[in-house]
Amino acid sequence: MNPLDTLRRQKLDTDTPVCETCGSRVAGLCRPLDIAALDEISSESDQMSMPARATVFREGDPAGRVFTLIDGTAKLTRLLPDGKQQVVGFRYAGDIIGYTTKDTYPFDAELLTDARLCRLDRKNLAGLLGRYPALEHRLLDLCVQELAATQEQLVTVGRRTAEARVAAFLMSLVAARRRRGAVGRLLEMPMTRADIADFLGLTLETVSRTLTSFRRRGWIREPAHQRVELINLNAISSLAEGTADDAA
Amino acid sequence: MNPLDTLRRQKLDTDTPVCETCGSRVAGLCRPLDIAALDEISSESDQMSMPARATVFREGDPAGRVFTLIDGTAKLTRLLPDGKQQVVGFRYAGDIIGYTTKDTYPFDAELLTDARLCRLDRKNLAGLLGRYPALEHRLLDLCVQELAATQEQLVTVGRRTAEARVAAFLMSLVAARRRRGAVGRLLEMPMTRADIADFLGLTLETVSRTLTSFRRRGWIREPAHQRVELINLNAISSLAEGTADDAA
DNA sequence: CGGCGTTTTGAGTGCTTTCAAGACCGGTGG
DNA sequence: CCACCGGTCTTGAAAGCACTCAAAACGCCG
Repeated sequence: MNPLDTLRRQKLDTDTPVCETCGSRVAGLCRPLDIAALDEISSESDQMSMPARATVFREGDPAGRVFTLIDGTAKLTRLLPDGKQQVVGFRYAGDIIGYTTKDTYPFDAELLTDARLCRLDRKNLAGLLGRYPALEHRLLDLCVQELAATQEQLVTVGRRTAEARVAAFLMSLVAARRRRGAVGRLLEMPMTRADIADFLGLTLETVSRTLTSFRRRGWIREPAHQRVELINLNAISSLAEGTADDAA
Repeated sequence: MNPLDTLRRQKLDTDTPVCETCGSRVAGLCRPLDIAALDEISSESDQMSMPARATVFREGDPAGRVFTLIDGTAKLTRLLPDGKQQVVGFRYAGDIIGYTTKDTYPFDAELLTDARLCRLDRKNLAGLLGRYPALEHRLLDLCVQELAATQEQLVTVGRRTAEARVAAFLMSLVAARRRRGAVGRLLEMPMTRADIADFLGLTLETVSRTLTSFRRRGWIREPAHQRVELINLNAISSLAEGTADDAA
């Protein structure tokens, strides 16, 4: 992780006022707001807890609310007519879920773990957007980032082998964890093989076989349920990049 | 096409002032601007022509400019280390190309046809964004749309058979042409089999075979180079949706 | 301990790719 | 006018990678 980022994060934590709804970590929507705005957003939003497997909202529901994931992991999915599902992304603590300019949500959001969410009504958000232009800029920035990530995923799904896709997925877990400020090789992985498969455009059997193969090569370990340790990060990384060096 | 849309379009064409750089059609960035803003944007932007196969910008180039495609078609691609390319999208007349909140462009933009572009310096855009908040909202809206389209593409590439992907691509051509206000079954298709393949995560041979197969079934015709006529739109549509009814 | 969901593993199939060659088309120059 | 050329498209045959179907192992929880 870029040391500058760590510094900036710490600076934020001490200098910036705290969104009372979201709790101590200033993330999600609140990041660019000043004290007045935070007061306002705190009074208009509220916190909720939901259990694993709960559905936050469904594709097609009226998009009346925006959520910030305070804690936990969610998957975003689109359903196909034939019953298959495509996972379009995973969301982690600090991420915003369900913001759209349309009238309805474009995908399902389902929790993979118990989670806490910060909930804000769309009309309140609209008011805030009018009063705090920085917020709109923040949303645009997030949207651009999300677009880049989805395009990246498109490349992964469209042009890479099963092994490269799974490797890329593991690297994306590392990246997501870094964004949350943690480092190290031991990762939470709350998604099932089926979830991963639906994300990567593979079958769950292929994902299982590939992870087993990584394990046999000594690249990863799974010390507990829903935990992975990346032992040979180089090998995984170069496989993900397409630089198939078979790095020892 | 929704008749309401047509109405709204016509209303726009008569009521809205014209961006002098972009020409008579009010599209791209200019749509939400008032007369003062249009004056400003006209004086700060300029029009350029480029031939087919020209590169507008490359992935990694400093993102110093934003373009509106006045005329013509472009493809946006990301290059993989192994030399393969993934087409992340096509852009048509009226679309914006190259807007990002990052410092560098996230993909290559290459013209498929001779084209005219409206060019605007990023710093000028930043100024406009400050003065005209509606513009930022417009950009956000475009970004959300683009994100939805990319997720749609992810579903197509990740979970569908070759035939369904090609069918979905043909339907996307129809949709794109509708956005530009035209209707009918005869479409421009300026992309090569290889371009289509790189968009759909297939090989050019598979795309060719699939189109040939559609032709033999009487679903499409190709009356001229880079033109397709969709004869059995129902069949193509339901194949694209996954509703494989084999509709006669 | 039994039950259920998840994961692993195996065997066989099939869709798409790969490799290869020929056809087609438009443009160019003799 | 026509032959040639390069690029694009089509078609064929064979191979491969991931899928499908199937069953057993595992691990969690009541």
